[in-house]
Amino acid sequence: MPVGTAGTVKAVPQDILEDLGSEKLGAQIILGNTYHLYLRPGHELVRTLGGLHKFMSWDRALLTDSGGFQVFSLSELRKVKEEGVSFRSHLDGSSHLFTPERSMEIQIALGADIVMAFDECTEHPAERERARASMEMTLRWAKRSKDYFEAHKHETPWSQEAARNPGLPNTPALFGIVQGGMYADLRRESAERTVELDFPGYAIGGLSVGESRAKTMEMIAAVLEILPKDKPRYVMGAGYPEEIVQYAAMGVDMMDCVLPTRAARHGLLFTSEGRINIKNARYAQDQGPADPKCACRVCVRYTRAYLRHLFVSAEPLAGVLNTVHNLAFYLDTMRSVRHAITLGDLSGILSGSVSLT
RNA sequence: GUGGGUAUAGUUCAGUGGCAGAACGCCAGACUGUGGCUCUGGAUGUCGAGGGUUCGACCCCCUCUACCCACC
Repeated sequence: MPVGTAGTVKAVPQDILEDLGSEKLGAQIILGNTYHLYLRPGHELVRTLGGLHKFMSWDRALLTDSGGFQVFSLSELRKVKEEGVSFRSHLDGSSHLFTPERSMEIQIALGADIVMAFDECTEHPAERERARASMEMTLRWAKRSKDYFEAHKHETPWSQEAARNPGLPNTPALFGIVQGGMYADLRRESAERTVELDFPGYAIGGLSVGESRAKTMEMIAAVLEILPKDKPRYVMGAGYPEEIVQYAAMGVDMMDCVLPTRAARHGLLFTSEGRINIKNARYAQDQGPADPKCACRVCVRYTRAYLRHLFVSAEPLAGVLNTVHNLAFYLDTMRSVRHAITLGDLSGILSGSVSLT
């Protein structure tokens, strides 16, 4: 899932998102962000304008993050209490309070298809007791999120219209989030107790926050033993191309990451030959495509030399083309994974003997 | 022609009689539920040329050269 924090997957127009990758299937779902859209332009304004889908002209699926991660990443500006999180806006310093109820209200107003429970992303490293306390609060917040959500889930900007079509859902889905720091038993307990609350999908949060890759895998494996296989299982914030393939092979269904988009704007391209830094002088006269095995709209049309020139010149098109390629590479990677799953054999992709594109 | 000024990193410029500096550029690296085209690191010098003073000169003195400004 490409990340589109502020109502846009940075640098990429929606019509290109819909037509991305070698088979032109495009992105099926993107993320939006509660914290950012609440601060600007404001969730009530978005509701007034018909909801986030209509506002940004995106009629495929939308998932909104609950604001829990921003509470973590903007830590200098926040204060966590049982009721919720008070924080100061990074835009103008104004004071705000996020509670599970408030997060649900905002996500419903935005009109997301998948709403995330309001959680606390435990910092790393965290002592065991700290991780447990944080996990317990996330569980209490999950219950409050669900209670508010169930009472208000028909209040999205699109619920009324959707109700006229019996073939489609007329409410969003609320996903619970597993926490527990880097302690496998806490993770398992968090998963069990989150499943008891009965959500239609489950996320594993608080990973890729500085721990080793082996530790990340250990936590995911522990949690996947508990989470029901017939519900979507979502690892939040992952990852590098090799990572998401591994997680998918372990049984993870959904992932999101800013890496393909942010790294693209910083000149880093993901290719079948590994990562390349397009600003490197060695590409100044390179007439080949960013990735010789990629059939995306950027690779069929532009040379590395041109992409480097655009980047070095700080042309806005550099960020656009780099992002389009990186997202196409990620989507093609996952397309290969789905294809391999259909064939019943992921070993080729995992061993690297089959091209990820 | 006369008077004044300038000359230091690729560029624009600081600088002090005692280890040669900044910014930008250049070269690389980083980026994991996105505040921030961001962050981190590295390389680079006949201090215009020649002579003098001094223990020691990029710095003070003299000459030359180049460029800039004003005036004729």
